Amino acid sequence: MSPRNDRYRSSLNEFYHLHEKGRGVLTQAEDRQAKIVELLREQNFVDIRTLTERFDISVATVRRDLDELEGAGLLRRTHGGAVNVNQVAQDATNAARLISKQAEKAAIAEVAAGMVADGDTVLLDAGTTALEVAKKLSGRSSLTFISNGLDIIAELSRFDGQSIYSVGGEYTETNRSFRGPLAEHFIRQFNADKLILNAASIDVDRGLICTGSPLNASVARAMIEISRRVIVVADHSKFTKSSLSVVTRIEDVGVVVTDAGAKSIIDAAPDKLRKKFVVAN
Amino acid sequence: MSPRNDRYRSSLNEFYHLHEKGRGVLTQAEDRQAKIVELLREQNFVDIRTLTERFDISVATVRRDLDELEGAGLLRRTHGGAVNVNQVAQDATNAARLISKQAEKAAIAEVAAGMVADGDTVLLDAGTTALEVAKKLSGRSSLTFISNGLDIIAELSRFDGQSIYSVGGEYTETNRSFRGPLAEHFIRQFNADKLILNAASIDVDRGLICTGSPLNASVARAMIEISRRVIVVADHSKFTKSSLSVVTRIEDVGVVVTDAGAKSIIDAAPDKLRKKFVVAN
DNA sequence: CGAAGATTGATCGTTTTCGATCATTTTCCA
DNA sequence: TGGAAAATGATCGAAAACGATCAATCTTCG
Repeated sequence: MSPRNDRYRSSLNEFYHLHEKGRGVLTQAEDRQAKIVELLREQNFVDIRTLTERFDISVATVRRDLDELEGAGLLRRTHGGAVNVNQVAQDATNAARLISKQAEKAAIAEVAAGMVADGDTVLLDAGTTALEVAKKLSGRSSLTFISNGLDIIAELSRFDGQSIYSVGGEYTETNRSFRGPLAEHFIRQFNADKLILNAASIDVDRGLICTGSPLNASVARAMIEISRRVIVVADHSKFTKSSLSVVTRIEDVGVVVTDAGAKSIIDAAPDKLRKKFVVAN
Repeated sequence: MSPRNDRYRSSLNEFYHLHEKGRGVLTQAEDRQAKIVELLREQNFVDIRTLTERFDISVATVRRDLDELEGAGLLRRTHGGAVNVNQVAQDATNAARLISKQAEKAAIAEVAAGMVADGDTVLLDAGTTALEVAKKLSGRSSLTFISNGLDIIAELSRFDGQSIYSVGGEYTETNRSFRGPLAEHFIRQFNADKLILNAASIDVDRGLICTGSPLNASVARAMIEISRRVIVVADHSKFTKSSLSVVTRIEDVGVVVTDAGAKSIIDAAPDKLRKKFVVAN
């Protein structure tokens, strides 16, 4: 019997080869889960039997996959299957990205969310880690939110009684955000207590926080300008990557929250930088 | 986590009480089934327990309802509930009437989408009918989109290679859009070829297009100002409602696309207005 | 008013799914 | 290469959902 259904090599793996060089290809599980989400987006519903046949795996594994995906907010379990969540269209690429390092991101988000005080105006940069922070915060009342991330706005929109401001601008597919000069101008009209800033990479040697493109960097700098305290969130994989554009110096931000995987790198940093880091877990 | 679930209910009841009374009330069962379908259109999945609680009926009745609706091709049963089916055409018995509003919106959207030319910049007002238009257009290339509707942006974001601009501003739950002075200022920086404008109600006697709140009206007027041609979309139910705020006069828009259900009302209108209407189907 | 028909609710035995546990296989590093 | 960790599969009792049947209630109309 043919164990796996590889009729089409999903563009997913290509994506990861290009952009996640550090950690290599998707695992079988991630690949499968991404396909499940993809399938759900097309058909709205899949039952467990279908999935076992399609991927030639046991019901136990299917259940585990679905539970995990539900935990990541990518679908909703039902008796005998799962349904698509229709808040916002998520594509499978993002699905896989969300799943990877889910636990670390949740831990980081918990710590970052703890730094937000009641009554704060919170500016959330687009990104999967910031999205986790949004999930932690979206229950709390008396907060005001601003974000340029489509998925973050969608997440926040699920709850009543909060002030939510979406940053306008040109939509970009890569991180599902709004950016460009219009976005920057828009941001500058606000005044935020806390900024949750996503880093694409962190270069401890040079003391820099970086992001994927100059346009993102420019938006990020506008965000920093209008915020009283800057909280950078980055899982450990960000410390061994590099990315194109410099956003700011590490010593100029309030704090960088990361996970235990970055411990060794942080310990090797000079005192001045080291005190900026907070390790979750 | 407690996502809101009660937001559709009120508008549904209003709709049915207001507009179905005259020509013979729906039976309790029909009423219930129609609501189930509407519910599914919005949230993709409902479980049986939820339905028993919402309508205060037994599981047996819920099952019978779902079986019947499945027979009519309006949904698909699952263990413990039902999921939405992305339908094509239905056989026109009891089913046609239930999905009529959906079908009419799709027909209206088809006509409105046909008025958009290649290369156009299209401004899409938030709303379910405009969302249908977005679905028709989102495949086409060489279009530029601007919208203040969260769901519309999400829909458009599913496709590559299009320019999409999201209007920034304060998020409002009622129609899941961004509005307020920031939104208006944002909109005025653009220049659009076509505007797809959602009407909450149309008062033919007074010749007015109306919407639910002054804030929405204000945003709508900004949209009108920057657009070369205004295409209003409204199903026939909008002609027998009334809503709070005036947006503009019918004679000042380019065209109003509606469905055959509004035929009699339109025919009774003075010539000057009548030529503004286009009936889909 | 009252009987026929339709709608709804309750019951019960059967089938399906769930979740937890444990054995087995695979993967990943040191 | 060997061993730990992770992923997967199998099993089984419990819980949930199903369908069918029958009784109770509501509608309709002669």
